[in-house]
Amino acid sequence: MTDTSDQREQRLQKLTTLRAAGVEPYPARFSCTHSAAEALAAFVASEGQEEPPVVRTAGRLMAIRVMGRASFAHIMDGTSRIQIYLRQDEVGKEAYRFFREGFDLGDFIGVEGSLFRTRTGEVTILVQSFEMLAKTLRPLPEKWHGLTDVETRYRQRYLDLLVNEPVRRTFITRTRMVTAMRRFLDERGFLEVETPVLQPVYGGAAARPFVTHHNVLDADLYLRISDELYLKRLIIGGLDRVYEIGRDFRNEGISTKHNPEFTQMEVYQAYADYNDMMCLVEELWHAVAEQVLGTSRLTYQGHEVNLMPPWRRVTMHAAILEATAIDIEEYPDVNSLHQRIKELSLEVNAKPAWGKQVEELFDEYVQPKLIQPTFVLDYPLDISPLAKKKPDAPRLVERFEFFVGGLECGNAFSELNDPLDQRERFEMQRKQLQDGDEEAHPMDEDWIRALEYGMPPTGGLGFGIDRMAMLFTDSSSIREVILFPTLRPKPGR
RNA sequence: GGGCCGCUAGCUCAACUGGCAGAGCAGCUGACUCUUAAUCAGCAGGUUACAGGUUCGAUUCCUGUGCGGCUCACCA
Repeated sequence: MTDTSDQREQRLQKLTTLRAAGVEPYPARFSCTHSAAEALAAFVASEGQEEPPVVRTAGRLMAIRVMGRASFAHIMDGTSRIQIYLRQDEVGKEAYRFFREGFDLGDFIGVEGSLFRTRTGEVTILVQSFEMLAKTLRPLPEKWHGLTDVETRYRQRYLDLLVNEPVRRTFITRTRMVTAMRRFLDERGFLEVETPVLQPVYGGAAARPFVTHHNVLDADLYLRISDELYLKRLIIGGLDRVYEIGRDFRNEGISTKHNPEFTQMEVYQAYADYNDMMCLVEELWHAVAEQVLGTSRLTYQGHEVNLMPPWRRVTMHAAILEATAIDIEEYPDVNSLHQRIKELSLEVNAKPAWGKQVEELFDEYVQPKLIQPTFVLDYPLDISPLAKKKPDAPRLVERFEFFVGGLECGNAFSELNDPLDQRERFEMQRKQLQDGDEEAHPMDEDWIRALEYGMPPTGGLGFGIDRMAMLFTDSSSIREVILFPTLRPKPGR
């Protein structure tokens, strides 16, 4: 009848034929009594009884096997896959023809029928009646190999989710992680809040921002690079325990570990310091792992990682000493440190400031080795403009980052609450900005004013949900845990 | 931004040293009332990412462009 080779054309033609015959291919509703999973469970529960359960359920046709006047097919909904069995002598000649000629793989079907077990043991619906719920115009990816083309998987994630089961599991795991985190924090009296994404001054991290413009206000606004300064305003306002899970935006390079928009969890707790934040991190990660994975051990890229507290704690000073034999305290300025690096012919990029150079040494020689969960403590002051000084070490601040599976996962400090010190730090950053550091923290007078009203001693913490999801799902690329990762827009359709 | 690799039918992949662009699944026609990667017989399906160049002849070699992957740089 139809001799066109294009599958979309063929399906469009079927659609027209159906409409001409009075069949609406996109009806408004179909009421189900059971999901696929519920139907399967209902049958198991009823086994041994006389009457098999009758169910109305619906799903997408994922496989069809026609054998003359009887057909098997599998339908899939969000809960499971279930087999259906259509017989001409059960549904009638006309209806059976409609099934064979009107339906294609991928179409949605609603069925009603009784459950039984086939000879091979599969619980199946013997269909008494059925109807089309939605016609598909494009063929689905292939049933054995699924969809492997990475670009198509990201650009058309719906196809990836549809045919690649592990992908579905990954994103379900991610959502469960976030749910478990909320529960953990809520139970401890933390209040979930929402702060602005559009900010007149960006801050709270070192990164270049996205800029946008509000037409009516005729004002440039920045997409936030972190939530920090607004959450700390809430601490000033007397909300002693707050957290936010939200999207941050950084106008930087894209890699397997960086997406321009990513999700961060930030937590602030009054009357706490960075030691308390370490306990919070290890307890939270452990609880989430137990809840979501059912264990505190996970495998990441071939490494076994144990999240059971307590985690290892090491100062940045000790970690670098161990890895490079450099005692950074003996080289307290950038020139002598450069000199020492040269003497040892270490392969690290030269950085303009002491703190950045220390960090570079750390990134190069220490971080990749941090497979088991590790807190690295006491960072250089000049790269930490929002953290409180260490009382006994004026070049350092009470700050830690933590690492799992070699990934940098999060950052925390005893928050700087001295408004005069904060102003000095911003002035330092201003100099770095003038020296061409595009990621230096901008001066924020409104933040200093808030601090002058008084902020209690506070511990603050931020960590990347995406990186955590990578670890929990053993994904090597951040794009595997972001439903729609940022890609270059493709010209045309 | 640099380097390396990839782009062939709707999907997954072949095509030797430059010599007729092919298979499986999906599709179409037919057979088949317990199949499950159903089976059997037949048919159709291509701007080889795009634009140039070399050549009698280019999927193949060269140049450029686009998109993607990995990686380096960058990124607390």
